[in-house]
This record gives sequence, C-alpha cells and structure tokens, in this order.
Amino acid sequence: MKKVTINSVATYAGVSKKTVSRVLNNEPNVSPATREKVLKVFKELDYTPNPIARGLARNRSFIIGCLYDNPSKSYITRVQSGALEACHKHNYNLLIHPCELRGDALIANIENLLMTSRLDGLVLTPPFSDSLELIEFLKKKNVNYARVASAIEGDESISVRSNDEQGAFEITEHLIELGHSHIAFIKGHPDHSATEQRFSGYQRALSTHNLTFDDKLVAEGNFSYHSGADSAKAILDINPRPSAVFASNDYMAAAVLKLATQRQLKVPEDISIAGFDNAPIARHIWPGLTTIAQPVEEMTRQAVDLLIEQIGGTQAQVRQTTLEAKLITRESTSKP
Amino acid sequence: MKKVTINSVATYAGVSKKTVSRVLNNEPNVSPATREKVLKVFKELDYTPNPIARGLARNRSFIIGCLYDNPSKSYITRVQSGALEACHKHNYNLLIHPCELRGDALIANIENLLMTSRLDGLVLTPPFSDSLELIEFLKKKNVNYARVASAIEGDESISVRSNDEQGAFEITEHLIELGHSHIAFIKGHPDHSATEQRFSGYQRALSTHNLTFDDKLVAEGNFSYHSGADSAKAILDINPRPSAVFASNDYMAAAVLKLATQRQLKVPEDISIAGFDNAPIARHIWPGLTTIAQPVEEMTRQAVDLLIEQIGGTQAQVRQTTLEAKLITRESTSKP
DNA sequence: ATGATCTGTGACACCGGTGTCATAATGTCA
DNA sequence: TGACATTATGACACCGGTGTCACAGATCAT
Repeated sequence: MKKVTINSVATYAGVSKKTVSRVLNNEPNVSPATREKVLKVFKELDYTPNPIARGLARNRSFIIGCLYDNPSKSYITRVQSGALEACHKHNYNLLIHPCELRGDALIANIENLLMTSRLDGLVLTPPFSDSLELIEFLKKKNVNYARVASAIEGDESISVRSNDEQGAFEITEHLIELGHSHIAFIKGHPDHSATEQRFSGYQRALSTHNLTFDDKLVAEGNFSYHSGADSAKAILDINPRPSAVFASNDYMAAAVLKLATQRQLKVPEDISIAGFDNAPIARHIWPGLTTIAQPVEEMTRQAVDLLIEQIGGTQAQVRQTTLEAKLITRESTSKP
Repeated sequence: MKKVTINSVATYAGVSKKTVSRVLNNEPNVSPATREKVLKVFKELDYTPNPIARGLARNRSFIIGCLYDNPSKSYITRVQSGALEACHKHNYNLLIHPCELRGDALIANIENLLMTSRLDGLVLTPPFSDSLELIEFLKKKNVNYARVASAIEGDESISVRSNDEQGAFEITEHLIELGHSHIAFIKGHPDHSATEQRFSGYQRALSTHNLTFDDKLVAEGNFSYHSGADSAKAILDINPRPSAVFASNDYMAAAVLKLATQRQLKVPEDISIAGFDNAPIARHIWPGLTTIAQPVEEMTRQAVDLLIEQIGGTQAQVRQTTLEAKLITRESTSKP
C-alpha cells in the first residue's frame, strides 16, 4: 500500500502541490473546476493529509496538554470533559499528563513533556494552577497556558475560577440556619488553594453568625477518601460530638457518613454531614450529601476556549473569570 | 527571544547539523570531545529539539490515542492510568478521545481524529474493542491498535482481557454457597461484550448448582448508576423478593443498595448485594460491596506495551492475554 | 609499507506540508 | 481600447529535524 502524499495528489490531478494545499485548507482563489477536480482525486486516492507535516510548516501541533495531580477521579474526568469540548470545537486534541506537584522532578518532567510532544498550550488544574514555580518556567519558555481554579492574583494570564470561599460560606450558613452551632470542619490538601478558601468561608460564616471558632473542631484532610476516614474518626470522638460536619469535599464527607453509619449513628438525625464539589458519590449514597456544585466542566471549557484563542493570536479582553458555586441540599443535613 | 534550532546549535558549535543530531540521539561515532562541545552549546543556548520536526522525519508522533465510551468514570481513569504508565515508560504520550459508538458518525469521527493528529497507535477500550466496523476501518487505514477487554475471537491483533465469565461465575457461586437461591441479576450495556459474558457466568453458576434460571429475575441495565436505580425498583418489587442481587457493575449495585436502604431494608440481613469491577464506590459506601476486582490498569498497561512494541517493529510472540479476575468479599453479602 | 577496516564528520536529499512571490489570465472601468 | 485591479496558478524556499552516502584520517593485519 503506497503512501498518498500531497505530491501524488498533485501529480494525479495535474496541478501544483500548492493548489492542492489551497483546496485542503479551503483557501480562496481556486477555480471551482480545479477545486472539484482535486476533491475528486482526494476521494479516489483516499488521501489523508499528514498533520505532522502541517504542524511543522505552521509551527502548530493542535494539541493542548492537561496537567493534573488530584486524587478525585470525578474531578479529573469533569476537567477532561470540559477541556475536550473546547478542544474539539476548535479541532484541537487533548493530551493528558498527570504528574506530581511535589519534588524537584516537576520542572524536569514538564520540560520532558514539552520535548517529547510539542504542545500548543497547557491547561493547569489545581494544584498546578497555583504553582508559581511552574508558571515562572512556562513564561520563560514562552508556553501558552491557562489556569483553572487558581487563586493567584496579579498574574495577567488566563484564569477561570469559581468562588470557593463564598460556597463554603453558604453551606456553613445553611448548617447554622438549620440550628447547628457545633460544626466540625475537615480541611483539604494543603497544596490546593481551595483548601484555604473553603476554610476561610467556613470561618467567615461562623463569625458572621457570632459563633466562636474552635480549632479543636478542625481536622486535617487531603481530599482523599482515606484522609476523610481518618478525620472522621477524630471528629466522631470529640466530646461533646459535633452536631454537624462540613468536609472540604464529597469523598471525605462520604467517609464521615460511612463511619457514622457503621457506628449506628443516624444521618442526619444524629449528625448532619455536608460536602463540597457535588461529585457523583454525593447522590450515589444514602442519604444523599448536601454539597456545593461547582461548574468544573464550564470552568475548564472557558479556560481552554480562551487558551486556544490566545494561541490563535487573538487576545480576548476578558481573561479572568469567576463563576458561581451553588448550594445543593440533599438528605444529609437537617435540624439537629 | 530568538528560536533555537538545530542549525543555530550547529553553527554555534562549529559542526554540521547532522553531528548535532547524532549527539541528540546518542548515536555512536561522535568523538567525546565533539559530543562534549555540542552538549555544552545545548545548555548555553537552552536548546529544545522540536518534536514535530523529528516526528516528520521519522514518521512518528510518539503519541498513542485512547478511545472510550464508558459511563464509569473510575473505569476510564483506571484505563488512562494504565495506558499512561506504559506510554511514559517508552517516552510516548497519551491523547484521549471519548466518543460515541453508536451512529454513522463514528468512522468519520475517528477519521477526523487521525487527520487532525497523527497517532502512532490506538488503544481500544470497550465497547470499541468489540466494534468490527471500527477494527475493519483501522486495518484498512493501516493504523496500529490494541484491544482491551475485547471478546472478539479470530482477530490476530493485540488483545488483553480479563475473564469476565469466570468472575461472574465465582461471585454468583459465592452467593449460592452462602445459601441464596433466589438471585436477581442486572445486565450491563448491550454494546459491551462484558455484558453477555457476565450474564453467562451467572447462568452457568446457577446451572452448575442445579438452580433453575428465571428470566423474571433479570433486569436490563446499561452500567450507569441511573439504570441501576431503575432496575433496583423493578427487582425490589418482585414477589417474593429476591434474597440477593448481583449487578453487572458496582455503580448499579450501589443504586440497589441505596434504594434498599431507603426502603428500610437491612443489607445484607434482608438482602445481599454484589457488584462487579471493584470501583472505588464499592468501598466508599456502607456496607462495602462484595465484588469482582479486574486488573484494569494492568490490562491496559500490557496492551499499550505490546502496541508500542509493535509500532517499534518488534512483534511480540504472545499478543493475546487473559488475566485473572478476583473475588473480593465485603459486608454486602451474607447468609439469607 | 600496503591494502583493508573502522571512526568521525559533513553534504545533501528528504519527510509532507505551508508561505511568499512572480506571473499569466481574466475582469473592470473610464 | 488601454490602464489597472483581480483571480488563478505554480516555482521555490522553508519549517527543523533524520537518513544515506561519500570521504578523510586513524587503526589494523599482513
């Protein structure tokens, strides 16, 4: 099976390869007759242009890379699906690259990524969207990037985030308004800026409602189910037992629910539980988790949209957006 | 900031670009002194070779594409992580491409994928690994591919699967040995070959233990949580109520558990529930689900390993493997 | 010393497209 | 009808690497 190149098409159609290229790219200034003729030869020879050659000539790969280091599978798939939507809209493709934030290896790792596959741009998801070191490196290397859910201020680059602090405030307020005053909190992974923001929203709600903050009610988690299970043990052993728990994400909240159930506690009658993210698990378990829905797909979609625009050379005027998070109440919270 | 190419390096180092290329690729026949000199210039100019140009010259992209159409996020992330492991080992990268099996659009979609980004190979996950139409197309186009969890026989191409039929047999047998004889079954998505195989394992276990198969105990699902919830309704309304339910995956099993709990049924005392896949949710809920663990990462890793070998030109002698599935018992199953 | 082999290096074509520019053919307007 | 703008087309360089081959000089066996 012989390879069909632009040259064979040109020869076969009796035109120059430049004309074939024109037809390929829908450029103007090709007579209808010629265009027709070339298109027919495309079919006849079953010609597929070589994207690599095209990429070399145009200095583009039409591939966006997506960086992440996140224990939540559902978060990752939501990020991917938002990114893919934007990519496909512009005929781009998505390459995924999970890697670890920690360690000196990061920059070397990204350098290697850039070396082995030329990417037109990079989407940074937490915690990379907050890594000043990485951002510095990308700027130096002149790599286009967009930040998702980043808390960094002052960087002019593309950034789409949602309001974590406000979301945490609202869900805490929801618990307070139900009548809870002894509300435990489980923090997320320290590398993620969302961790600080959610914690801060929790504290602001307390103080807004004149409740005193008690750090004995705070457990350290890292967004993983496992860390939630550990925190749950600590929290359920507090005396007197908190009447409500707000975990920084749904996996950790699910862990609390599981342990509470194992200990014969009724949820929400004996203890209310709230999460964050509206992960699938929040509605897959019983009782369903009250949580905050973030538009993860939408954030990523917008970020990639802006990124591709930037690659194309058009600078959007609005490059930093904050989307709303929304309270979703389910069965896991009630009056104490 | 001027672009640094192989030419600038060559000029700067006072050698030919071919020699630079030799150093770049660790080829022999470069004197230590020259090599040293060129390496120094690499550092000085901060040179990064252009993978696209290299790809054009070598006719390689060093990118593998991963095709899927699967409602289970955890399955997808497991597939991705196995594929990535193998890719990175060989300095390949992974491009993801979810798309729909159904519809005439499939072939056009893949054709477009191949057109917009030249891939060295494709990993097909269910249900694509069973699509004869797609496989036919890839063969015609001379595209390297590897099948994961495919049930197609007779195709010589790379295939790594696990034993679904046997897994389903074992978990059903587990229920039977606990004393259940009235065991409901929820089928998976009809496009997936696993669906047929798991069903068949269920039936074989029944007949092996001299239980009569009753199709009124079988509900149609499609692997999604939602379909599991629908099936759960039907099954829990059967009179007399089955003493056990075996769902073709964990999401559907979780849906059964949720509905049962909502209806004040005790699991496993009132009804035993078993799933398949050992998805994270199986251990995130209470009671934990008895299920079958499949080595999804391992399957994909092996498949991609073989695929990359094949791309490299070395044909492994063993190209079709079947891995073991393993019964994991948790709290959701017990004596009736 | 002589021919044979090995080592290090560069010239040059090539991968398969796109961009620039020249030029011929055609259309437009006074 | 002549001057000028527009359209259609191709020649050719170029993108940034790799493969082939020629060849000079060093090494080796006889």
